[in-house]
Amino acid sequence: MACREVCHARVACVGVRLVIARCQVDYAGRLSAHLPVATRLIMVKADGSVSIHSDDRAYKPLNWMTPPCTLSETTGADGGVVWTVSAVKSDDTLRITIEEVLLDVRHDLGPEPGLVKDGVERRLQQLLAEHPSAIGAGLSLVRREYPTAIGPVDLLCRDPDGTSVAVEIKRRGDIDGVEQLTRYLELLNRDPLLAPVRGIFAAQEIRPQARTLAVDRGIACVTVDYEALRGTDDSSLRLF
Amino acid sequence: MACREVCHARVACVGVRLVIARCQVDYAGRLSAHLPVATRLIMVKADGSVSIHSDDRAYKPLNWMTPPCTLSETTGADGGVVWTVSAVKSDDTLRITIEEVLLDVRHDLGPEPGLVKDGVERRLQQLLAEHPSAIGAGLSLVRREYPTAIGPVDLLCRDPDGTSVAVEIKRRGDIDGVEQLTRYLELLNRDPLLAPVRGIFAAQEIRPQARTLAVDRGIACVTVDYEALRGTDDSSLRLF
DNA sequence: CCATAAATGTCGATT
DNA sequence: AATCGACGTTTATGG
Repeated sequence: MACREVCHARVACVGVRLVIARCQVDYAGRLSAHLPVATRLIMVKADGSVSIHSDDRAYKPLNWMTPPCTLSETTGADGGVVWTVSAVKSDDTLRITIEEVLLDVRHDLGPEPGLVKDGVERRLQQLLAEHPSAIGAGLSLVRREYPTAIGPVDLLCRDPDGTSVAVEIKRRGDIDGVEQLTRYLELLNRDPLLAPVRGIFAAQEIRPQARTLAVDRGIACVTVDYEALRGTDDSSLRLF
Repeated sequence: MACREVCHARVACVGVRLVIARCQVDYAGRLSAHLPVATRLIMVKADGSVSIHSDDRAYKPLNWMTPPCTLSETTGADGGVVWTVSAVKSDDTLRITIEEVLLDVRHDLGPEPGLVKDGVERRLQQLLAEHPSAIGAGLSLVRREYPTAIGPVDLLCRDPDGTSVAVEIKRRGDIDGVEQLTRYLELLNRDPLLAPVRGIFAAQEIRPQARTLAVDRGIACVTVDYEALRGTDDSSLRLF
């Protein structure tokens, strides 16, 4: 009589586990996806996430499961191993059928001190809020993140005439940003206490089509030199 | 006299190379980012891409470089090793200063047969094209993917009065989708044979801000139950 | 925890 | 090369 014993094991992982194996993968959830048998890298992280990599898609895996999720390993009598990764909050499942394991290593990475970033949009907005004249001569800040029904405007300013100016700030100025500012302007101009409100689209780099659209809508474009602005900020700290 | 010989090596990689090392990482490009010394996983793929992983953050690396890029290894006289990854099309650079290597393995994964996907939005459009009454009572389909100068409208329908209805279908209804439908409506309403055309924004889930904008523009919102619709579809296949 | 906007978004198709 | 839209987007942030 053939033995049909099946072993279930809930797998907990410390650090990173790296498995290179010939495997087949099936995902069912927000979409259905299937990977035929081939040799791939399977990465299991301490947060429980699982990702299956080929050797060519930059950092993006072929399939994955984001945390929180659980990984259980099922071994059939024929020695076939199936990993089933299940999302905790939905019924998404990732099934990895392993034919042959070529590498299986674990390593504890210890604590991650964390990533430090500089040059993101938030910082640009902060710098421009402190130096609104870098956007336009004589501009003064009324309020940062000025609220509207469809979200906050990055900066609301006033020019020397007392006219209201709405400023949308992007790292990269794309058409989307112009559309966004257009929506804000339409709403703000309904407010008789503010109207008329003109718009300025400020970005480190403005795409040609975005500039064309902005100009067509009477929105001014300003390209901002982040490094110079940061320099201006630094110089304001100098003693002279 | 101290030896200051420096060795440069252009590193080519077949398959995947996995290195676990105590390292420091600095990225300079579209932004600046810095990672203090800690133990991390460095993955180098055959396409030249490099990614640095901690043991959380799902599949997204802390730092990375997308192909095309080149990796060169510099060894100083003190034994310190620095990997410099440079983008080919820009001056983005990733510098990995390696203090200690805990693992260094390579493995050729061979060819990837490729991923097969079956998406939800496509299927949702197909189901709604077959059952337009799920969008609105008495609605009938004129054409799926109705062409305009700026791309096809998901569905063009007619209501019982004979009025044209443009339908934009999304899995998640966001402001972008409302903008998209607005552009289509503006174009369609220029066609005297179709005008007036009203719009319906149909999605599995519609974000509050998107709903606000849609209503403000006279666009109706319909949330669609994908599972129920799939059930409806199944029942249409039954023999009775 | 939900909602929203940014992201070194990535990725693919199309112009 | 630039643009546009989708993504199983993921991630961070504010209410």
